[in-house]
Amino acid sequence: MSDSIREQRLQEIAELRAQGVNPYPHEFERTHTTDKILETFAYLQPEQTLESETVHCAGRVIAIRDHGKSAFFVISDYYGKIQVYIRQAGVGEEAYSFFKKHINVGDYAGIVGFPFRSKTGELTIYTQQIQLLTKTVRPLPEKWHGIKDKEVIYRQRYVDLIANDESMKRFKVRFEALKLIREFMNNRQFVEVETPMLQYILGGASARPFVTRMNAYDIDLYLRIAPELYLKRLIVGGFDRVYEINRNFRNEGVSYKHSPEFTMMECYQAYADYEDMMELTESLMSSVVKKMFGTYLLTYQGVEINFEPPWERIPMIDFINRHLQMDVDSSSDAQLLDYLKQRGQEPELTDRGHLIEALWDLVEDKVVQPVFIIDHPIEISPLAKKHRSKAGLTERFELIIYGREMANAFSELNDPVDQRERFEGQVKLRESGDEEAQMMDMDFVRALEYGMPPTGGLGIGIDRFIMFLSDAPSIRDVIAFPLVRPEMVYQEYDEEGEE
RNA sequence: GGGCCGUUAGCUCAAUCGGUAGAGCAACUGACUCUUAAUCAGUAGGUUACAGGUUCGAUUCCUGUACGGCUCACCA
Repeated sequence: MSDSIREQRLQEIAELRAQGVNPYPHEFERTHTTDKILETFAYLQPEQTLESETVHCAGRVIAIRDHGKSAFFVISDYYGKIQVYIRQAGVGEEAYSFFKKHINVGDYAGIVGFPFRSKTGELTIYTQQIQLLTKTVRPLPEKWHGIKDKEVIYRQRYVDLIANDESMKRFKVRFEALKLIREFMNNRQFVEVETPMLQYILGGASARPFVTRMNAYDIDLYLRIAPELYLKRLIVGGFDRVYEINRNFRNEGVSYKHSPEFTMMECYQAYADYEDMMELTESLMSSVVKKMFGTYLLTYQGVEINFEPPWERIPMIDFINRHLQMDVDSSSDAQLLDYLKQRGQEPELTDRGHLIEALWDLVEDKVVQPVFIIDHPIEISPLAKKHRSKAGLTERFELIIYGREMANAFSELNDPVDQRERFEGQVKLRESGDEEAQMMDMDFVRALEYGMPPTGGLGIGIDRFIMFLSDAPSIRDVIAFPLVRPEMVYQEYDEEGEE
C-alpha cells in the first residue's frame, strides 16, 4: 500500500495505548527553548559538562543518529534546534529501548537533562528523562532536499513550513514586518480601525467583485474590493488619523503578483495632502527595511533596491515624455491614439486620461528603484482631488518599485458636488459596458455633504512589499494559505469512513 | 479564458531508439556508547496523475480529463 508507513504508525499508536502509554500526552513543562539553551550555555568548552543545571526542552525530532547503546538526535522548535545525546547508561534500559522503538523522526519529544559540549564542539543536552509528546502518523519529507513540489508547498503549507527553512523564514519576515508597520502607524497617532468586508455598493477601486448571498435580508452582497469609502466616512465622523490592515477581494486573473484575496493597508490623515502621504510612505517603508536588515539596501531577485529616502518624484506625463521621447502636452488626442496603435495598443476608452494611462503602461517597467509617479489624469482618478495648479490632472501618486505598483494615494476629493459628478461619469462608463467602472454611492456623497476636512489617503499593497522583504518571486510565497483549486480529499475521507 | 511545459516509491530524482521501472533519504530487521546528510549488512515499498487509443509489447507515441508551473489578456 502507498500508505504503508502511515499504517505502521497507526498500528504502533494502538499498541502504545494497549501498553498504557499515551501517544498524545496533555502537557510538558518546558524551562528552556532551544535558542535560550544555546545562549545560556554558550561558554561551555568541548567535553565540558554541567550536571548541576537541569533543562526541560521540547520539540520535533528532525534527525536521529543511532550508535547502538547511545544515539544523537536533533530537536527543533520555533526558535531553532539543538542536539540531544541519549545513552542507555543515562536513562536506563527500559527508557532507552522505548526511545529506539517508538521515537521516530517527525515525533515530538520532551527531554529533561543537562548541557554539555561534545568532542566535536556542539552544545548538546545529555538526556536524563525522555517523553514522547506527540506521535506523528505521516512521514516527513526528506531532510536534505526538503519539499519542492509547488502543489504540496501551497496546498499543505504546514508541510512546507516543517520541511523548508526558507519558507518558515519568509513567514517570520512577513509577520515581523506587519508588527513593525503597526508600530510605525501607532507611533504617528493613527488608530487601527475595521470597516465592512461585506458591502452592497462597491467602491474605492476598479475591479470585478466576488458576489455572495445574505439570507436574512435576502440580498446579494459583494466582498469588498477596497475599504476606502468607509475609512473616509470615519474621517467625516471626526477621526483624525485611521488605518486598516486587512484583506481585499478581487475576482480577477491570478498571477505571480495578483492573488484573489490580498492584504492592503489603507490610511487617511486629516489636514494632509498627497505630499504628506509621500513622506509617510517613504518613511514607513524605508524604516521597516532598515529595522529588519540594518540597511536601506535589499536584493530582490538579484537586483539591488535602495529604499533610502527621499525617493524620486516625477509627474506621469514627464516620465512618459522621458522614456518615449515625445511631448504629451503638445500632442493631440488623435496623435496619442496613433502612437498607441503603432505600438499595437488598442485602448477601449479614448478620452485623454485613458490615452495617457495606456502610454504609461508602456513605460511602467522602466522603473526599478522606488519612484513616486505623480499627478494622474482626472479620468482615471475618480476619488482624487483636482490638482491645485494643473488642469486635467489630480493630486495623486503611485509608488512604483521594480515595475510594480506598490502604493496608490491622493489628496482626497472632499467636494461633494465634484464627487457626485465623478460618480456620474463612472456610472455612464459602467452603463456603456465598462465592468470595472465604479458605482454611484449616494451615501458617500451624503457623508461628504456633512463635511470632510482636507485629507490625505494612501493604500499600500502589503503582500507585494513583503515579496521585496523576503525576496519572494511569487505573491503566493508570502501568503500562508493561497487560494488553490479544491482537492479531492473527501474521497479519501469516504474510503476511511467505510473501514 | 488563450498558449507552452510538467505529474514515476512517503520525499528528492533516474530509466538509451517503444522491450522485466531503479537509486539516495525515510520505513523495517540486525551491528555499533561523542555523531553532524553518522557508518555498515539486509528487507520491504509502484494501477509510472486519471481515462481511452496505437502496438506483439507503452513511464516512453497519440487523444481527452484533473491538478500544478510559466506566460499573454484583465487587474493592484
